[in-house]
This record gives sequence, structure tokens and C-alpha cells, in this order.
Amino acid sequence: MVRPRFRKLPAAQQQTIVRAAVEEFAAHGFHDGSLNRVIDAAGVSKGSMYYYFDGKEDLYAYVTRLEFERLFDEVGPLGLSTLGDRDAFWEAVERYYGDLMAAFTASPQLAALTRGWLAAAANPALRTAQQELEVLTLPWIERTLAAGQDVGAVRADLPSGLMIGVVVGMGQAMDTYLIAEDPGDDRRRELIHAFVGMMRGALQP
Amino acid sequence: MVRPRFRKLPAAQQQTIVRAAVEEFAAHGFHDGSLNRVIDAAGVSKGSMYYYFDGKEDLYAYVTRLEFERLFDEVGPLGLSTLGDRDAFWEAVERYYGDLMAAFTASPQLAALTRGWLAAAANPALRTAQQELEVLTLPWIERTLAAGQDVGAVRADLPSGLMIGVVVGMGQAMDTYLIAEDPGDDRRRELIHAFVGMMRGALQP
DNA sequence: CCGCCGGTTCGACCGTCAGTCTAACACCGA
DNA sequence: TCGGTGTTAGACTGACGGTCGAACCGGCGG
Repeated sequence: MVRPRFRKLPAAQQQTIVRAAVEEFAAHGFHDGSLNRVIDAAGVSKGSMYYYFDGKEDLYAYVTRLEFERLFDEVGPLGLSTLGDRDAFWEAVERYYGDLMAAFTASPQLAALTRGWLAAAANPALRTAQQELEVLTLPWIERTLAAGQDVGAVRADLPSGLMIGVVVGMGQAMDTYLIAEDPGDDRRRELIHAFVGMMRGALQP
Repeated sequence: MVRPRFRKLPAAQQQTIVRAAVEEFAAHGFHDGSLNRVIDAAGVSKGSMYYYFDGKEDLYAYVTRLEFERLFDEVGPLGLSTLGDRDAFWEAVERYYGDLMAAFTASPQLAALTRGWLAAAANPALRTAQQELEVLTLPWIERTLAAGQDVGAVRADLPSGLMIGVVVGMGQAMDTYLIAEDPGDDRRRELIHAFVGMMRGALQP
């Protein structure tokens, strides 16, 4: 866990460190990202870095969480309360997914960080960082699925753990495809529509 | 690429090295697996190892491919020619998936290696190993999807690259779930049935 | 028998990594 | 001025993947 000392640092210095770390991890992922390079880039000594953070994984979890929170703040919540029927639910999901993808294309660095996170999340070396971030994302997915079940848009006969896994796996595939192909706006909308259609096919009762 | 010299070694010594590498990578994955430990366990010098293989990634790709080929040989092909209608196609897929999962539970080491491979496949550091193995698996998935399209069981309005990605992503989620939960035989059959149902919902026209 | 040569084996060595540890520093109240 | 506390610096450790030149070995020509 990030030490409270770090939060007491002048905002500018916090920003310098966080920015250097985000840049490094977005460019090289967790494994190939170098803590030593972050230290050099941020102009801080190794001793200080270890005085602020428990280690590389801690720093990674911290900055990734920071960026994800920024993303979720920016995109805003999925308006779950106003949903009446199944179609409305899936339309809301599609809109939301489109917003997320737009945020990713607007910030390639965030997209790279997310891709790296998805790629590395299964690695046991990141177990604690993973748990820290899952606390942020999984309940969100779970709530969304539950809302879909409330309006009869999502099947309720399977363990939610399995459905969450499938949703994450499909989303990861879609993200990778969209980032790799980088289609125009129209084509992207089209692909997202088809993709949410696939998700609907997989999840509806 | 593995050097031809390695194949000229006495079979026993090849096996010693391959076995040590499989053990190491199955236990720790690619990143956290140590080439030095493989070298120690196999009782071969570092110079010789680098005389046989280009490096760690090369060794990993080689032994993983070996294990996958063994798996595919064991499970055998999906009988595509005899398929008449959609239901028969999806039943064949379900049978095949069940066989794969049975092979995994029979050989936890192979399951661990596969899991590690799926987890690490997205990492750019493994690009060449990834391509080497995709040559083995992707055409197989592609052919299966094409056979499904022939009998009208799989939609034909999406790029196959996207569908392959989605299938792999869903499969990965299912594998992870099954390995983590380790249900009994009946429950596993049940879950696989539901899972293939989800896949069908996602892929059918 | 020697000398040589290509294929093979060996392990010391290199740069880099994440992480540890101790000495020094800055500030503050007594 | 002195001790104490919070902070910074960077030398150091062991392990990593990878490189390299020396040594070794079997066979062949002289």
C-alpha cells in the first residue's frame, strides 16, 4: 500500500513521480517497465521511492488505480436506475462502451496502460495489485450485470464469477481488436454494435 | 527458432531439458520462470543451452508448442465433415471442449502451462513465441468457425479476427473459472454445457 | 604419430533488475 | 547547543538473461 507520506508531498512532486511512472508502465507494461528508469525520470532517489511506496508493484497499482478512477470519473456512471426494459439496458451498455472506447482513443497512454493491465492481470506476481484494482472494477461489472438481471436482460442461472470472467474476456478481445485495427468512427460504432450484440447473445436468458 | 543441433542430441538429453523447462514454466509461467533454474535442473551449462536455443523465449515457445501438439494429438480432430446441421455442430463443439478440459484435469502441468500461456500471450515480449504458437492454434479455430458457418451455425457478418479473439477470450475465462473452481464431473459437464450455450448465443447468426 | 579443424561444451563475466541498508541531512523543540 | 525525528541519498546485494573466449573432442590428412 502506498505510504501516507507520499500524499503529504507537494502536489507538484507527486505529479512528477506519478507522471513518470504512468509513462514508463504505459510504454512497457508492468514486467518490462523499469523502476530504475522511473526513478531517474522523476529525479528522485531510490531510497525516497522506497520511502513512499512498498515497491514496484505498489507503485504500479497506485498509478493504475489513479488513472482508472480518472477514466471512470470522466465517463460517468451507467444510468442504471432509469432502465425499463431489456432493449434499454443493452442500448445503455452500448452507449457506455462507446464512451469508454472514445476515451481510450482520446488518450492512447490510458489505453496502453489498460491494455498492459489486462495483459498482466492474470500474472500471479501481481496478485495484490490485481485485487486492489478488482475492488474498483469488479463490483461495477457485478452491479451492471445485476441491473441487467433485474430487467430480464441478463440470464440468472449462472454463477456471477463465470459471467464476469466471460464479460472481461470478451471485452479484452474487443479492446485488443479495436486498438489493433483502429477503424474510423463509423466503422467503430458498427463494430461496437455488433460486439454488444454478441455479448447480448451470450448473456441474455 | 530452436537450433537444429538440439534435435541431433540423444533423445534422453533432449527429454531432460524439455522436462526441466516444462516443469519450470508450468510452475512459474514465462516471466517468473528462471532460465538459470532450468539450466541447473537439466544439468547443462549455460553455454550449451544458448547453443541449442536462441534464448529463454525460444525455449519457452519450443516446449509449449511440443506440449500443445501432444494435447491436440491426444484429443484428436473435431469431426467436421460429418456435421449436418447447427445443433450437430454445437454438440460436437461441446464434446470437444469437454475432452480438452478432461485432458487438462488429467494433466495439471499441461493445464498450468496453458494457463500461463494464455496469461502471457498478450505480452509484447512474447511476440515471436506467440506467433509461433498461433500458427498452430488460430488456423484450427478459424477452420472450426468456417465449418460452423457452412452449416449456418456461426454468423458470417463479422471479421474472423474479431470472432477468433472473442472465442479465445471466452475460452480463457472459462478455463480459468474451471481450473479455479475445480468442480466435480457432473457440475463440470453442466458448466461446459452452459458455456457452449453462451458461445452459441454470441456467435450464431 | 602429429597437427589441425569444425562442432561442441563450459563457466566467468556483463549490464540491468528490484530491493536493502546505513550514513548523512534538515528541521525543531528544549 | 544538543538530541530526536522524519527524510534523502546512493552504495550494495543477489538474481536475472545473455555474451564470449577458452577449452575440449573426434576424425581426417600428412
